[in-house]
Amino acid sequence: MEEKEISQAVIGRLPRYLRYLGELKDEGIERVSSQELSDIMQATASQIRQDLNTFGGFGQQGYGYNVGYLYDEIRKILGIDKEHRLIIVGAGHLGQALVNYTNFERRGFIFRGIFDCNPEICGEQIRGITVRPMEEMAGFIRENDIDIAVLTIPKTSAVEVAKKLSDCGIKGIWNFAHVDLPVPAYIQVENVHLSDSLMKLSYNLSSVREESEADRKVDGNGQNR
Amino acid sequence: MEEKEISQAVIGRLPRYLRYLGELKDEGIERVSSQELSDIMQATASQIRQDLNTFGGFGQQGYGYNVGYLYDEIRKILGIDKEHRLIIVGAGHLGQALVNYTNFERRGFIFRGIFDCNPEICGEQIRGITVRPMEEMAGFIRENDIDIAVLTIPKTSAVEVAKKLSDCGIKGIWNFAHVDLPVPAYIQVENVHLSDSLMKLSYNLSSVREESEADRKVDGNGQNR
DNA sequence: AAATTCTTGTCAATTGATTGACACAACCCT
DNA sequence: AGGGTTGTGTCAATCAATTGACAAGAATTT
Repeated sequence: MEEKEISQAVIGRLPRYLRYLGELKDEGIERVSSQELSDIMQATASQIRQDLNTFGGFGQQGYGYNVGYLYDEIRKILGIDKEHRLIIVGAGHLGQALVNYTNFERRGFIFRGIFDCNPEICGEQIRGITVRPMEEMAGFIRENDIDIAVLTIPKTSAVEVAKKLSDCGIKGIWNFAHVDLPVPAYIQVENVHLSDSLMKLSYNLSSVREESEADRKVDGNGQNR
Repeated sequence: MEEKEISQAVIGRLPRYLRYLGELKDEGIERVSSQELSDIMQATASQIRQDLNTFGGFGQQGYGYNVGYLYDEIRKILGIDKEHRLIIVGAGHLGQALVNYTNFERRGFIFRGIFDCNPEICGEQIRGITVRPMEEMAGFIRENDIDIAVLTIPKTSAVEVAKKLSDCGIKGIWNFAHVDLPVPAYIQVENVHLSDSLMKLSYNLSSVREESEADRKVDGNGQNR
């Protein structure tokens, strides 16, 4: 399918390009040059051109990039032009919060089922979706052609559940549990380790340099450096 | 304070080291070599030594690293040996989920206040913490010596609130809103862009190579590559 | 229609991160 | 106490990512 391996660094920037392109589109702007994008996004124009060119020549010399076209192409590259079917495993606070966050659905990530090991909450509805017992999970995944399982369970049971998930043919796991999941390499795992993120913030707080205290200038950019 | 800039790549790995060291500690293991750590963590021994050595010589030749000592030192480096005081801005599902997630408190991140612009839910209690109106936020931050604000509000109001926060002397922002925050460089921002993460997963799903389908071997590692 | 400007795609240079190799210090066993 | 072993700290080499530079194609102006 692919020729050369594309670095995760590039992939990681695509959603951000998509976000800014979406904003330009909403403003009715039809064309944009790498230089203009670079100004609003706080990235080098060279990097933008390099990144986009990894996937093909989307631009045109003397013109730049067509916003709408580029937007659609990046969506295709990311595979979000098609729907994804997800289940939540773990109906705790976080699991419920994710189900209630409608933006995912708008981007084509559809929650189809919710599973929990606590029999007391099984049968309850969250945003119209019934909470089911874990025993029904394997069958549900196969019958409903589920792509992605969202793991919002404590680390203690996460490894065991991940094993179960890989046995019944899940393709990807969005892992909020604070463990590394030992799954076969053909299953994609995307970790969201919230406490790791918070610790990084903590480090950066304590290591604020004097120099930066001195010349207090606006950065204009919010992403990780 | 610091001599040479330490790369975010290194910082990003420290929480993971800490996690594995904590597990070793719980198992009662007192010493570990970079080689042993490398085996369980799926990283090269060289990288582990290089990373740790960035902050000083924690190990000893012929012995390895003392698990407890190294654990404490990494905690100090990350600045999580001291308490941090946080507020949540945005008492929606996600904000509530974070408040209810007790693991943060166990690591020294203490939620002190919750703020929301919706007057209807102001006055309510979430895990013993009263939801207050946004007008009280600036005063509260100063009076309670708040370090970190957690932004769990829609992107539409995030930039405005971030401005407010930087005006009243917040040091760090843990940003769950889907925008880049234009704050002064001396304010640390750590972004958790959930939909970006989900899009990365989507990409990796669609780009699974045939080769990896072929030789289905266990990776043993769950983190991003 | 020619001249000028714009702006990509791409190659080369640089910068940064990871891995490998090894000298030497500390440990452990006899 | 001495010799073999272990395993760090560190330097060098490799590998990867980012930035800079520019030729050439397309658009726009005159």
